[in-house]
Amino acid sequence: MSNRGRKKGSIGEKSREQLLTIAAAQFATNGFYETKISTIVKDAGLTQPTFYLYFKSKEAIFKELTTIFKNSLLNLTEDSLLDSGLKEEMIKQEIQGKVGAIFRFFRENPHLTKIGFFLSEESEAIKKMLAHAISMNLAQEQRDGYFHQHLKMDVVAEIVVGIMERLTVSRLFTGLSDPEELAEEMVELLLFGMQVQH
Amino acid sequence: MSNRGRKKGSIGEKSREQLLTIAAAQFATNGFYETKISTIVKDAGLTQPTFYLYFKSKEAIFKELTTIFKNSLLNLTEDSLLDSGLKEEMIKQEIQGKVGAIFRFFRENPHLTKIGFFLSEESEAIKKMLAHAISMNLAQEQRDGYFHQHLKMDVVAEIVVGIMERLTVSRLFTGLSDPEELAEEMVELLLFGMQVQH
Amino acid sequence: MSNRGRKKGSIGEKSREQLLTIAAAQFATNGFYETKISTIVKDAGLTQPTFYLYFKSKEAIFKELTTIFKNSLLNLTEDSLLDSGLKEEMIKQEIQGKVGAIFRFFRENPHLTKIGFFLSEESEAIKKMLAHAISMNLAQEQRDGYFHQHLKMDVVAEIVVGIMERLTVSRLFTGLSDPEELAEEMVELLLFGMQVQH
Amino acid sequence: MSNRGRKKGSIGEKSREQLLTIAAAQFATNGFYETKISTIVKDAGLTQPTFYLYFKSKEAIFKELTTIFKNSLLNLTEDSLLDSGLKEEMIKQEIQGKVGAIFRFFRENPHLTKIGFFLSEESEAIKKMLAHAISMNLAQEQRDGYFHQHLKMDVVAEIVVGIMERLTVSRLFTGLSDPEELAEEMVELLLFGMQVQH
DNA sequence: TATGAATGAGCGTTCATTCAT
DNA sequence: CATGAATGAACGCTCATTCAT
Repeated sequence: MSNRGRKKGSIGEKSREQLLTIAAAQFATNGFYETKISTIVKDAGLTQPTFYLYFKSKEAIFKELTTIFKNSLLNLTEDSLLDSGLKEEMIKQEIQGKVGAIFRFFRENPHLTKIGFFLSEESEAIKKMLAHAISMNLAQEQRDGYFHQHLKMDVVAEIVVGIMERLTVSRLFTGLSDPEELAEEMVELLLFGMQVQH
Repeated sequence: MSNRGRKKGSIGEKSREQLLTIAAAQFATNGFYETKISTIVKDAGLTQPTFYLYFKSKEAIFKELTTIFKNSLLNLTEDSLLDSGLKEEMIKQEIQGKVGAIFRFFRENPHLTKIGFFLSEESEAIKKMLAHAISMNLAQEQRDGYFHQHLKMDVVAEIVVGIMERLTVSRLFTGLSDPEELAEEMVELLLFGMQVQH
Repeated sequence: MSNRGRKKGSIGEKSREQLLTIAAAQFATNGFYETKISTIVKDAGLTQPTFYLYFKSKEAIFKELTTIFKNSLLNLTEDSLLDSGLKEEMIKQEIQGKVGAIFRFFRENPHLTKIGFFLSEESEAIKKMLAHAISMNLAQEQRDGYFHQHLKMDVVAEIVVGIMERLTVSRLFTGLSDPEELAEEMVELLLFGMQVQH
Repeated sequence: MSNRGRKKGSIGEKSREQLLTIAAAQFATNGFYETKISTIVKDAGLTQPTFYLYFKSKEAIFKELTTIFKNSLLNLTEDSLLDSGLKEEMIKQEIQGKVGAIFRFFRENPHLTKIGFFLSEESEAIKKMLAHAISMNLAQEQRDGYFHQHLKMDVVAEIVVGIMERLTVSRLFTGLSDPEELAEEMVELLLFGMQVQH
């Protein structure tokens, strides 16, 4: 992506990576507008023109970070259809595993997540993308008879995404819960509901 | 809030209200930084110095809008504890009603909602506040035996907020669903879960 | 032209005129690129943002100056067709008068002339425009039998413009000749030629 | 000129020539300021530091191109005094030949001509130089009785230069006329004038 | 003979805010 | 209650030029 033929390990590539990392941190912490190119390069021990050696503009580096996040998330959600014919007890485990993987990715990449999931103008589109992948999965399982027929899986998928984004901010990034806990609590609730059945 | 002795209905008060309304629309549409004082006053048929007659700064008017949203939401969630001793079948109705009321408020105040729930630096605090109110309610009902004992109600409350924010953006503001539908789908899912019980 | 409703004589209009005048001088002296907004406003006793109160950009003020020159020149060349049926001896007087008027305009507006005739990207178009007006005139007189039939008047018109631009720079702006002299020398040569006829 | 001992045909000399040619094209097309060193070297398949191996600065290469033009033009106008004692009919042929040679040179070197005759800060001086050479010639012929005594040959020389520069831009570079046509039209007009003599 | 990497110096432009009236 | 006019303080970006290899 606009690598201009530089090789991995070259000093230029190092500067570029550094700028990306520092920019991610600053964008995540201060937002797009309060992040200044001057601060990014200062943190990298470089000067302003050098920034423009590697990125076309402030918008461009932000967009590149967004794209990195989007692609990583895409990789995580690909090939994730459940096998048909699972035993009922296994469904929870399966779903929980996938949800946990996403939470883990978020915790390991908090800056990218903040950018791609919350700050970018593409955030809505990215969430839509995630919701769509989830929706495909759930619909299959619904056809397989695991889930109630009356549920609208596109809405349920949005609900799932909403839960994940909120828990990520309020419990994951704060360190109050870890990915596995959150996955378990969330899936438990979604599968079996809150209400005691008499 | 900083009304400086102006009377309702006075011409100054009209300008002030106008500025608030126009600013809300612009902030909601373009975000804080892409909203320019120059544009707000132009839309209001006023000049820039006039703006500073009514508001201390750009931050101040934004904060005022945030506060309006927060207080309205606070009013909605006050006095909302469920009565103990409800019949099981009524719980769903009760909760659905409250959730529906919030969705209705969001739909009727989309600009304020965008600002207070999504754009403001206070947004997190406001969601925390809402989650807390919900948590109080749910905990009471849990103590009353309606909900499973193993559920951590603070986490559940965050989940509820997460669902509401996502559905608001993806289905309510887009016109795909109306408040009652959303309330029903969401509460149904939360109370009874997705999985068919054999 | 982007006057924003300011009235003549208002203080804002004064600032605007001042900026135009100073900018014209600087552009004429240093060219477009070596002219700095910072210098223009300093000369006007103003600050940089003020410049943008009156002009959209550096390009815009330059273009405005070009347009002023073009329109003035257009006014000079309008309604300038010679009357048919002039006595032969009068033709020289007539043409000389018109040429002299243009030289006078150039001498009185050296900065604008430098910009519109030499520095602007529109300069070629402006000269074309002038050449066209001249060509129309000469062609008429040719039809009236005053000028040799074999002359291509579009080429002759370009020749006339070339003479004027060069004499303007080398003799008019240097003070070596005055408009009337130049007009006389130029017209004399063009009408009767250099060569002694035996 | 600053050849630093490089031999013709050496690889360095090839790069240098290439840079000169490409720079000439870009300067002629885009002007001095809109021509970027980065673009020149990219077109030459080289890098920026290499440029400074051959030229001290952007100004330096531009000046070198100007000088090349000036010297070529100088060669053209040297030893060009007309012989005294020409037959009247031959004068036109002689002058036309010289003027045609200059037009031919301009057409064959359009980039250099644009630079040296129109873009360079030396352009005025170069035109002055050309005008002077022409003036010398004309004065001699005037003394020989070929031209009217009342003509000021320094002014006439400027007129000749003005005609040439305008026709070069408007008719030669556009392909509307060729050097011989232009020379003929121009000299015919200058020698015999426009007006029909009754 | 060449380049990968970097920078000094500067410029146009924007915008929230204020002063004087 | 309102405005015409102005500005302080930045910020993104560009480009010719150079250092080290």
